[in-house]
Amino acid sequence: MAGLANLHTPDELHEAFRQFLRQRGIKYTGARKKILDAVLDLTDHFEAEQILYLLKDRGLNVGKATVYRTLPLLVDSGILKQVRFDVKQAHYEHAFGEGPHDHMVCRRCSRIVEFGSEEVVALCEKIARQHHFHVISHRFQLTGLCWECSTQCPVVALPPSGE
Amino acid sequence: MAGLANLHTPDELHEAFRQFLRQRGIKYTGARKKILDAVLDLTDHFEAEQILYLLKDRGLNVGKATVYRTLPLLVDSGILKQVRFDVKQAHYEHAFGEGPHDHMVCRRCSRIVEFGSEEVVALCEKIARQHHFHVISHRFQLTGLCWECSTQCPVVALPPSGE
DNA sequence: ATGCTTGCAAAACGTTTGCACAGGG
DNA sequence: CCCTGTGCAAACGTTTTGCAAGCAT
Repeated sequence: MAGLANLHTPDELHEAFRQFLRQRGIKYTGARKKILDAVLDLTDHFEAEQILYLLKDRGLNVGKATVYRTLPLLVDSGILKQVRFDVKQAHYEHAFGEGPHDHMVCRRCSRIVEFGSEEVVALCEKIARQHHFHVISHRFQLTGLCWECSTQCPVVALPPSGE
Repeated sequence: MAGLANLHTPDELHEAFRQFLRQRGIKYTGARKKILDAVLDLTDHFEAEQILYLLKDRGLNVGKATVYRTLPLLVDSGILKQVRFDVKQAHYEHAFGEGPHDHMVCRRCSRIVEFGSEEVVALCEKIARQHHFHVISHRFQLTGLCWECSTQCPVVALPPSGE
């Protein structure tokens, strides 16, 4: 489920995925291999369609539905993490290697800055304790202006929504 | 834009909305009045369709498009706040009265527990300072098991994403 | 050989847009 | 009265599902 922090190579991750599927009685098929390969070659935050494009570029014929059906498996296996920004489509990022982190999204240039979450995790635990809640995961996102954009013009001209 | 913390009654909020619209050169129409009335009668976290249902129940004929076109106005006016959980559709909550807060979502029973965000805001500022980021808003959400559900069975049986 | 898995197409879903008509300032 | 706002329906983009055929175990 988790604990892929020490696995880095494609081979190790394919093997981990295969074992995850097997212990669930799910097959490690060609399409799923191709999708995992594509996913490992993508960086940062990508969406389902980018996987499709990459597969098409490689001349691999994998259906859109198969990609959408495989993504939850990759998330459950601990290889991917679903990240939701304030848009309708889901984004994903690698969940192996690198510790957990959170995101700041620049409202003007859409740049995404990542930052470590030790303090965030500590706060999660403190709050959870106060409310008798058992935390499984957290999501912490800052929206604002990145350094460059706020230097250019610190006035927040864009309204929160619309227009 | 903001500063509706002291307004509570429907009349005050209608007046605030009317002024907000006027200073933008937008009309305070019958449909928008009905939508605001419906929105004020809803509690907690609701989605666009719930507003439509409520209006239909009241025998008011307001189009879906009008509701979707009015929601951003209500958000910009500071009456509503858009809240995004890990689902595709947007949710909204009252933004007047009550200070800012964040949410814990129970993975098993979907209950939403709110908690104050003073510490979260402080952490936002600290992190923003470290990364030279100008924060406009934050979003902090905990996913896990609420007190009742974790009492029943603390084992996290449900996978992060379905089946 | 069996039945999970696939690709395709079509449906579903929340949201947006185009349009002719209605209604507010 | 003019121009914005409205309701309807159709379009939209993402995700899901039904199905016959394919393929891993």
